[in-house]
Amino acid sequence: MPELPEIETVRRVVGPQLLGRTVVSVRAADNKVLANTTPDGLSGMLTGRRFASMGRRGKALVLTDDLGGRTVIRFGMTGQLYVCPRGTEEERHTHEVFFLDDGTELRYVDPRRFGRIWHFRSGETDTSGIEGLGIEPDDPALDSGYLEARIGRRGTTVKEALLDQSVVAGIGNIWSDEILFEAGICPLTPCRELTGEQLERLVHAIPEKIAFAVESNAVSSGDYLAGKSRKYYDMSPLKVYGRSGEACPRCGTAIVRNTVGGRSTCWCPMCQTR
DNA sequence: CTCTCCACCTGAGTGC
DNA sequence: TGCACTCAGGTGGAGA
Repeated sequence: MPELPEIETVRRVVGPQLLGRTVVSVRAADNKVLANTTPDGLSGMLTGRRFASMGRRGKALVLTDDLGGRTVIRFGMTGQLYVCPRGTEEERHTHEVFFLDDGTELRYVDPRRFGRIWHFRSGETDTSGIEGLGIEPDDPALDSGYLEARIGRRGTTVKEALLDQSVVAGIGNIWSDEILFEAGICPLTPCRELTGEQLERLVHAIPEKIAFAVESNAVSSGDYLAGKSRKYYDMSPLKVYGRSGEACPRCGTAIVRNTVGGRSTCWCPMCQTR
């Protein structure tokens, strides 16, 4: 379920708890969560290793260890990664546990098991888990020319283009709706009908809303990051997502909801035009 | 190649 | 209380 802001928050909060820590042992499950390795393989690769860095690419976390091995984690809809003291009561669907040298544990929990974990040895050039991703929302290369080139001839809706990870990486269903509201664009608009001005508004709304999401989420998800909550979101910063029937914060018109590209989509029929 | 559908999973919420 | 049903923040493969 997490979009880029939640993953970035995990990186900022869990990263410092993990860096410099050495893995004492691993308890891994054999249940499809591991994408390219086995429980024994993962354990063998990480036991004795010290975590050296935690990066993020789109919605994926990339953990690097002291030998240059990489662990890539993609969270799907319900993945959770957190550090807790050893012996903390374990919740259901805890699939991977990394016991650390300071008496804490790094746990991966994922009820729906849509998430995946990859492990690559140092030097392996396989980029599974992050291949094909487009630029980051805060990349200076994100301008109207880039968007025009990547989506300008598509007949699909702008909503679907925002969800396409090969265009801009990290935008999910919630923040695509919020970005489109900010930009004043109807989610049903075919990409090829977007005006230069609309593309320009997207170029500004994408990094602005994602940065806002990172900041607002960073202060609201403490329980989630401690494994105490499944609620990723404080809904209050959201202007249209999940608010069908409520008044548009800008003009008061009732927010509408429909399925676009197979995903639940909310927008203001007055403020967001084609 | 594009587009729609659907499978992958479990849990929470709703209505009867 | 229980049961049936719908929906959920992601991804990728099948088939039209």
